[in-house]
Amino acid sequence: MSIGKPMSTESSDLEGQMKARTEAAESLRSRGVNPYANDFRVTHQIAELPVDVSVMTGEDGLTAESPRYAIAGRLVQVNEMGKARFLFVRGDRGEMLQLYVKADNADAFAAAKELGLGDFLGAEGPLFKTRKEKRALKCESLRILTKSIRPLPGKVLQEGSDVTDVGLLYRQRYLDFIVHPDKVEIFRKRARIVSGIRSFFDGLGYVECETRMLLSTNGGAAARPFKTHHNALDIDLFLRIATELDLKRLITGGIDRVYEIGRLFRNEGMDRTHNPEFTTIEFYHAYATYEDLMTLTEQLFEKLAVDVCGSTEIDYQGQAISLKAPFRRATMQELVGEPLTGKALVAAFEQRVEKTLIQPTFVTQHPIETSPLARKNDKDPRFTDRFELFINGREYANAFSELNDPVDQRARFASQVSAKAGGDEEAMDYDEDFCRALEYGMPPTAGEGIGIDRLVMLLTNQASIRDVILFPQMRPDET
RNA sequence: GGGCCCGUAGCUCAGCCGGUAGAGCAGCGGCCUUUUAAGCCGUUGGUCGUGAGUUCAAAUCUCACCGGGCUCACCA
Repeated sequence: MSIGKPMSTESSDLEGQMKARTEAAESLRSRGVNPYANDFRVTHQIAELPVDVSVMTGEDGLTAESPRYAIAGRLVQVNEMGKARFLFVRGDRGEMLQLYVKADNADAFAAAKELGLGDFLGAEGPLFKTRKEKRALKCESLRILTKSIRPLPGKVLQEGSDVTDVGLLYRQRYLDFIVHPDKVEIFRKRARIVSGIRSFFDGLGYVECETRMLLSTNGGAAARPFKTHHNALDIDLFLRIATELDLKRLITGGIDRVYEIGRLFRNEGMDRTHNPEFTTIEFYHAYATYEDLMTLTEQLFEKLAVDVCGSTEIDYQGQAISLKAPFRRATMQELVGEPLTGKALVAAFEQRVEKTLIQPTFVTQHPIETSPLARKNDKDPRFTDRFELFINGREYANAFSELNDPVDQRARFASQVSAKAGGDEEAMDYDEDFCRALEYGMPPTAGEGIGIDRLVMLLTNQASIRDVILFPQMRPDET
């Protein structure tokens, strides 16, 4: 654990508030109350408590037989009433419980008076219905569980005083979650999406594999890598920009269906849809073609949309998107509408067509010049058996029938190397071992990569990749 | 990298045709034994992102820089 900044670097108001809270903690300690106790046992999470107020009695109706509940959570609001007070406690999913404490219970009331907003507390007692027909837990006991030394920004519950400093919220995600408990739901959905993907492929007999992140050659995609250094071997290494080549080594080794869900690192620009580290799934299927993968992709997207959104018909930032299969399929040349080839075709596609592909569209038959790992089309060797899936003008998946001809692969690598020598910083290195693997023979295979962060954005209706990555890359905080 | 916008109290903001700072909430001190994300009274807290310039005087005008956002470009 690192050493915190001394409080003297804070402004005087914050420093004053923190000093008061620190002294409050010390005061508790001096009276034998541990402000960081961990011996309180909850019987219920707040989300598990009964919610039907109509069957609850008023406070006067409570008896010794009324069920008791022991709950814990963070104090976010206090309504003081003189000799009584209501404490609003928030649980794991942002759900709230009101606690009612009266001066009659001297111990609990004294404990309540010493609590500050942001403190964690534990309380025990029965539920009742207030005069305003609201659920409340009458505290028979109440104690602090954790003292919060640093004040929460503003008043968590007050409308119109929302924290809007997005830099602060991304750097201090915990604070974001405290202030915006609904944002946690995005990440719960993300977890469902990832486990949904995993179960989809597991169910089809794929083997989940974990390949290297540190590599001595850069390849598998067109991107600039992060470099690092291994001291014991005294060699420079790259962080992987793709999982492709290692997964195809596994196909060569005889694992006919493999996938990897994992982090990739690309040393490039950042914007609404790019973060230097991001998550993909790549999967490889022996004896399949890129056309098989289009069908598979449709099934996956449909399943995830239904699981997470409840329907294949979703809204993304005001745009209605239908993830109902089948998706449109068209060759890049058809979409461009001109008999272009090579990089000119790709340039025309990116310039004129890409942004217009709102509904899911498989764009097939990419030129060989931009597809160094894809299999040539049998009828027209200027193109590859490849597709990219576009939705809302963005790329979601990239797939192809894999190039498994070692002679062809060597020629493609050689072309990449000369491109790199000519200044293309995103060109791949010549991966000799990968060529060797192909020389032993890799079965005919199709493979695909899907950007999971963008998929999560789509299915959770988030505009920025930073809203689906827990700790997005930020310039270091200098404060 | 280009364009536009923003940076004032812990948080959200006002003040910006120049005269060295305000509000709400939070905090602190009081009052109130069923409140609604309470109410009432009082109160602490800011070298106004940093630096330079113009001026008798700068939060306010000018320039540079730093940080952030949006947008365009680049980018598989």
